[in-house]
Amino acid sequence: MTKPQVARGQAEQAGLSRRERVREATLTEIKAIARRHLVEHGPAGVSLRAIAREMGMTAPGLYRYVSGIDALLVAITADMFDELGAAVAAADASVPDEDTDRRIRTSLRAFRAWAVSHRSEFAIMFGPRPHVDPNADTAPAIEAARRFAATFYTLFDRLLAERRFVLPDSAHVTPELARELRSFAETCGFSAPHIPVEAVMVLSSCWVRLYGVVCMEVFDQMSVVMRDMEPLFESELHTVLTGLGVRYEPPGSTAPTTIGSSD
Amino acid sequence: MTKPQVARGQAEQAGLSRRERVREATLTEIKAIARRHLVEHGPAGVSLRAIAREMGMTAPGLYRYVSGIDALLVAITADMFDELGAAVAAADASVPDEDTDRRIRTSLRAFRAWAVSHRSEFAIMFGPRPHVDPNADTAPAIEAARRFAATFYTLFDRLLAERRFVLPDSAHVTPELARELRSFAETCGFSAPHIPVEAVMVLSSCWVRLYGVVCMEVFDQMSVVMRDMEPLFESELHTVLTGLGVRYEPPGSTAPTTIGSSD
DNA sequence: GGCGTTTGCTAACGGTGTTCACTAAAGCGT
DNA sequence: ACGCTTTAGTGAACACCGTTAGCAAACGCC
Repeated sequence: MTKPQVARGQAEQAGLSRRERVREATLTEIKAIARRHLVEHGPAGVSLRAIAREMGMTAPGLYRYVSGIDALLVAITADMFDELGAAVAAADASVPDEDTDRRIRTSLRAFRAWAVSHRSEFAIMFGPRPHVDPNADTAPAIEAARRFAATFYTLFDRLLAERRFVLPDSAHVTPELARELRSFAETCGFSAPHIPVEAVMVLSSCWVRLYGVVCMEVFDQMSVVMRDMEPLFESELHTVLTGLGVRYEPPGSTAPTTIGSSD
Repeated sequence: MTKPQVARGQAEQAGLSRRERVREATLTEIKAIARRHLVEHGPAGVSLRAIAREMGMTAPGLYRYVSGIDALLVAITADMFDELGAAVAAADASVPDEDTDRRIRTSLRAFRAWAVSHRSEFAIMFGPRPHVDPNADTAPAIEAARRFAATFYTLFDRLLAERRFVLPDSAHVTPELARELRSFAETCGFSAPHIPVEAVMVLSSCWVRLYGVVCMEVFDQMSVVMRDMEPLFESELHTVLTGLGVRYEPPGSTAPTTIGSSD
């Protein structure tokens, strides 16, 4: 049992022994190369042997760092969720705090922009999970996904607090749906203590629409029939935002929300 | 060059020589086994060697029937689109011709039902296309997909002809969107000669929503947070149909549309 | 019956994930 | 500074995979 957390040579960041630092570094390199192979050759193009080859070592050596190819995929998936979250957060932070509407527009557009410019990554993160054996540890990716989702919960919470839109008639929420929505709200730990199920329904519905367009675009579902999917995304964004009481402005617009133009 | 299309022993279906018949049969068997492996072991579990093993032959022998694993996947994808189309059509045909509303509800629910009970298939059909090399011949699958889509075009066309809903304000259709929508209408060959772009927009929007919910469910996107996705699907279906001027009824309902109950 | 076409096989090449036994080196305590 | 322990990495091996080339047998038509 080694415990070198006090005596160290020079100033090292975050109480890590030299060994731990170089270990961390190679793990980072592994993930970086895996990531590059993912975007260059698709999900099937990520192989331990190819990564090892590129690093100047042999495949079994990688097992000191990763428990297998599946775990590696899970690890980089978690990283990608964090990266997507950071991209959205950066977009959000790039506009003045008080301009809520523009912040929301910018954040949602950042989501799509990241998705279309990181198609392979998006496919792994939001696409089908190929038959995953039950004992696989997907916790890191799920946790990262939860963190990412929280970004949008926060934005939505603000709209809710500002009473931007009227909640739908509760008669439209069947008991079964209410049960699922409550489960949703509880499991993902909404910040608001007692959020009405109608609000969760609105959030779900909006998310379904945006998720739908982006998936259609990234998965190349309409490529035979449509060349550019941005207009359709903008159209969906328009109706979603309008329904949420958020002002819509076309992408290039720099006009602040308070100064109205034509709708 | 053999041309036995006149003289044949007994009554054979559809002018096929014996050789062609047995050939067709083995191809069918190959696809059937591939399909089973797909549902049982996921997309990655489909391998020529395994299929050959199960058929009592060797992998290279399969190359007499299929030009490679990719082509095999494309072939069964085409079959699956036809099968999905047949399932939807069967559901549509199971309700009286004149009850348009119920036919539409039933068809859309059949789509979801098929998707959730054929997750692996759905993932290949509607999920991300992994880096496909340009010279791959995906035409059969695309053609089958087009046939499937036509099913819904027909249903939508009827609603349009019956003027069930008012078209959205054309001011909401940007020129860019209009261009893409026109391309959509032309490429997929709508039956109506000159369909307004606003109608295509409504169709796209509806499809995006339903595609979105079903993808979220089949891709297991919310499984951490929601156990049953049917209520959310029904909720989306409700708002989509209502916006389309189609009466919504909950799944079990056998009441004909003309007799109204509470909304 | 002869003969060309079709079918399927074996062998082989190059690629993959993964396990195991093993060496060499690095780190640490004394 | 030495010795022991922990760790990083290797090589060989196993069991798979897709794909190609060459060859032998079966089939079906004339």
